[in-house]
Amino acid sequence: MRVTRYFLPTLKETPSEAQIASHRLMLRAGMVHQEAAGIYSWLPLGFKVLKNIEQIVREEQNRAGAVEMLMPTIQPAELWRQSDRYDAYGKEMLRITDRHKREMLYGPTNEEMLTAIFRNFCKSYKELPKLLYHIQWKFRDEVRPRFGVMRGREFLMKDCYSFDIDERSARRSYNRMFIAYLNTFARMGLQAVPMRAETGPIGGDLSHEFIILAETGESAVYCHKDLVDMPPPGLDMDFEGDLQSLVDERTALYAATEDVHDKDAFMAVPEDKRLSARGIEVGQVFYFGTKYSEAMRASVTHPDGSDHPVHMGSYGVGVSRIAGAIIEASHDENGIVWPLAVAPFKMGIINLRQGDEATDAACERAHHELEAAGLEPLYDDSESRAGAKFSRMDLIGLPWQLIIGPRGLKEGTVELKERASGQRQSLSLDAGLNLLRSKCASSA
RNA sequence: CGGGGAGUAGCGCAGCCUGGUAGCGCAUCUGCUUUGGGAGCAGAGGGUCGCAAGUUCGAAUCUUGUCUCCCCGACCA
Repeated sequence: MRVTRYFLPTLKETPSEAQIASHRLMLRAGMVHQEAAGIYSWLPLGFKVLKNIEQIVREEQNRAGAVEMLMPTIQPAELWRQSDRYDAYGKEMLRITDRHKREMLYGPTNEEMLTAIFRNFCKSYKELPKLLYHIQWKFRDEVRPRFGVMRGREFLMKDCYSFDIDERSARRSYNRMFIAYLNTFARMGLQAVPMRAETGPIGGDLSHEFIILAETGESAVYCHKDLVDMPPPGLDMDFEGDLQSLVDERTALYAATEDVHDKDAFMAVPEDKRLSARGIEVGQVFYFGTKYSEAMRASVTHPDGSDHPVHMGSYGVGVSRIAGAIIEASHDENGIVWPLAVAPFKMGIINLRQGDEATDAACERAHHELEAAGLEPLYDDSESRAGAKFSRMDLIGLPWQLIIGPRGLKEGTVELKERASGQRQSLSLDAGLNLLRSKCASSA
């Protein structure tokens, strides 16, 4: 992609409304544009990141055995009356009346809707277990949206719902999601720590939040340091097998969010292992039993002929929020530092002297060959000065920069810069292209 | 929802107290010179000062109302 063809409205100065790093950088890098408090347009660069995150989430959901579908953003109020949450949800629910004066709402979550779908089609224990998810925009009319996309009112969320015959089976579904989440966040370059969490308005008795440690995190968290370094379970996991021991490993050590923090238990952690920090929640898993299935009469017939409400859980990942969370966890004074897996482009090509015949030719070749290799370079072919190009490329945080100018070409070299470390090396164009091909080839 | 702050050019801001035909930096456009970390010079375009009433000969400026945005807290993916 050529910069001159792309839409990349970067800003030199930070709009005054942005306070935290991720919000400032997303605005400056031309990723998003605010339309109203907590509501954003995703400009091309931000949209690419969002899609990359979404795709990783999707792949790991599928790997864990969940099945994708899509439910609407607008829901009828009637559904929510059945679970008794229509009034309970309060002003955070955006209520809408259609032309026939029917009460509707912009969905803040989908427990009711999917429970209703399930009960409509599934009547027997033979249909169980089921794991269904979708990735859809939600709306919660927060009193005070802030931190850019990290706490927006409209947000993209993956929500998965499990249906099982009993609690024992439901816990297996819970474990699947638990493990899938660790892999999901690891693939995005995030170290997410599962922490015991309050179950909130959804109810239930078993819940973990997946937390990214960051100074600007919205809540205080407390955990055993060893959890932070624990490697992800790995993509070759057998999700049909018993995952309990893996989950136990990750839940044995102390880890809790503010709301459920137990000071005594925390003090029992050896002092040099106590970590008290701030965190950003990027996912949460719940088991809530028969809360909705009972209220909404979603039952299945068991082998003995009796009917019982299904046991359910729900599992959310804040897809749009993660874009901000990754930046919080990965930036420096010059801008964003994208992990390769979610980067909007894996590399940038900087033409230091637009109009110089040899430089243009080398850039064109690099652009063409990298595109042919399926690596999606962003080629800065603009007329900007070198300094402006460097700054902009650093700002948008592409993992690699291939820097090509007349000075180097005279010596037969180009420069390859790694954004994260800042390390540069001079090498021939061919060597540079080969190195990029090997570094970026597999994004999985 | 309690407390605070702000709306003036695409972005960042000054002007407001003490009313008199709107300004600075960046960005944009033109030309020339530059060209390896956000260039220099010269010129140009762009704003019914959030909106609505009111006071006044005259309102960005004073008064009232209203909308929006931001910050702290409470609440939340």
